[in-house]
Amino acid sequence: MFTPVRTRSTFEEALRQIADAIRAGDLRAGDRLPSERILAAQMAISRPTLREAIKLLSDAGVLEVKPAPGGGAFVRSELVPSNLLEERSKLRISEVSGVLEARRAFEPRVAQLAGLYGTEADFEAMRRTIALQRQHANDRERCLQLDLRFHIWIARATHNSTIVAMMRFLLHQLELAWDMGLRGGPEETRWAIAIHERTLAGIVSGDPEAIDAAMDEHLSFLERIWEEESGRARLRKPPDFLLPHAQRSVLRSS
Amino acid sequence: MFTPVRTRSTFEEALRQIADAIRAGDLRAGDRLPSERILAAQMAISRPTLREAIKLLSDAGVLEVKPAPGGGAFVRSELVPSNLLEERSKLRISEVSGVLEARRAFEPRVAQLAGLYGTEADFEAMRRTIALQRQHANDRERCLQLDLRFHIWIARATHNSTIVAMMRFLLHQLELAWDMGLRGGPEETRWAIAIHERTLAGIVSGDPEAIDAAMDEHLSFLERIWEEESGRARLRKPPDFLLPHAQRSVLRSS
DNA sequence: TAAAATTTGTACGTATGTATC
DNA sequence: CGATACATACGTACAAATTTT
Repeated sequence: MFTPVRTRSTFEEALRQIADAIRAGDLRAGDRLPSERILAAQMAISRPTLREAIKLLSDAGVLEVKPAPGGGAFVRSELVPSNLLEERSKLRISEVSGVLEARRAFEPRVAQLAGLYGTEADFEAMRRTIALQRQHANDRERCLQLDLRFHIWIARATHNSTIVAMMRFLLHQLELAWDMGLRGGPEETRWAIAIHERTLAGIVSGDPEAIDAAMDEHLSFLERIWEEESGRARLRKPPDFLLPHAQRSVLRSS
Repeated sequence: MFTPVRTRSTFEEALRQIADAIRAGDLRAGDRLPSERILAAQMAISRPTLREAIKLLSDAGVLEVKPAPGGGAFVRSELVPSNLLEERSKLRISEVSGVLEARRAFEPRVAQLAGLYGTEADFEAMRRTIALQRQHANDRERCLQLDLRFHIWIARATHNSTIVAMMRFLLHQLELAWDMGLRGGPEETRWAIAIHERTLAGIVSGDPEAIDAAMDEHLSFLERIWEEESGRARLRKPPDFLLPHAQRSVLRSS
């Protein structure tokens, strides 16, 4: 009933915010962070505390700091070593399939809302993400990060902050699931890129059924990988009401 | 891009865990908490720190501590004063409608999964919650708490921890929305109870379409209240793909 | 060339909260 | 329950570095 409390210190929280901004693509390589005093004010923390976060990111090669007018902290690498974020929480094997089920329940609607309310700027960000993914198709870690970024952008395209927050949580769980072995090889990576393109095309078209179909392909893909790679942890079969209409009832073959 | 970091101290986190257990109904009035040493061990904190949390809850009349063999901390009141949880985060008016939209996107599927995987124990907990709600129909604060508890149980009935966590977040946002004026009078309270009964009946029956219809009634109800009470903050009209099939396309009348 | 402006770097005292005994 | 020890965060002041003027 009660679980270990884990409090994060202030500088860890500041570090997480900066790292998240980089991983989500809000800060790109070469970008300059606000000056320490301004950033500390925005985060409502003291400058020494902020400096502790910056120092760790700097030591890890994520940031580079130059003391000079026009200087400051610059993004050097968009890859944030995972040991900096020390995820205390682990997922149990049996919970991985639950993450996929939760995506089934949530993400198709989110994508449909993205098709309804997304702007050209949102779509352009998704296109850029896919392009980067194709560019780094052989760097698996990078591709996983870009996959998260793509899905965050789907949520952002809804222009609904609650949905964005829920999606961030869901993708965070998914990241933990990846650490448990849910990951494909380069073959799967190329396939994932193609699926992203179809998903985006559906969202841009705004056709809810096309979006549903693309998301179904996306999620079926992940479910298949998880079943193959883990074997033992069997998945609850997605029920009819979580599938696109075209695939429901007797038509289901898989 | 960056937001104020807010760290919670250890005893605040412990207090939140205890308060959440009470509000969710896992600890009922009269129940006895584990002994301080055991509870501190479960939470992986020191005993004095745990005592600080207990003292605040005791001073607020939520717990009663009896120093005796066989004594301990007992739940005295299931109503936790909100000033103990000091919610720093506020919702902007424009974000309230987003919370309802997120519920539209998520909760109907969750309820359908609850119908598929829920056990008799889950249904019984929901029945008890509704009974309590009818019993305290005139105590609005109490009713709101029981409303949250009912929806948490829907999520729990899915037996999917990721979904439970997402629903907790969503309901937390909803709680903030209530503080912004989304609340009805006693008339609405009775109506809400009736809707809960229909929702539960749908879940117990396991019929996805019945569940969808009940949830739609539930959410339409909230949307109407919000439109009436706030007036200015207009709601994005729920798109067709977030409605039950029976109500889609030309058939929509509201 | 030199001074000024801007930004990081360093140090210390204090307050608060947590863990240990 | 109290007292002590320790870690973390804060505020402030000043030093150092480098570009701009």
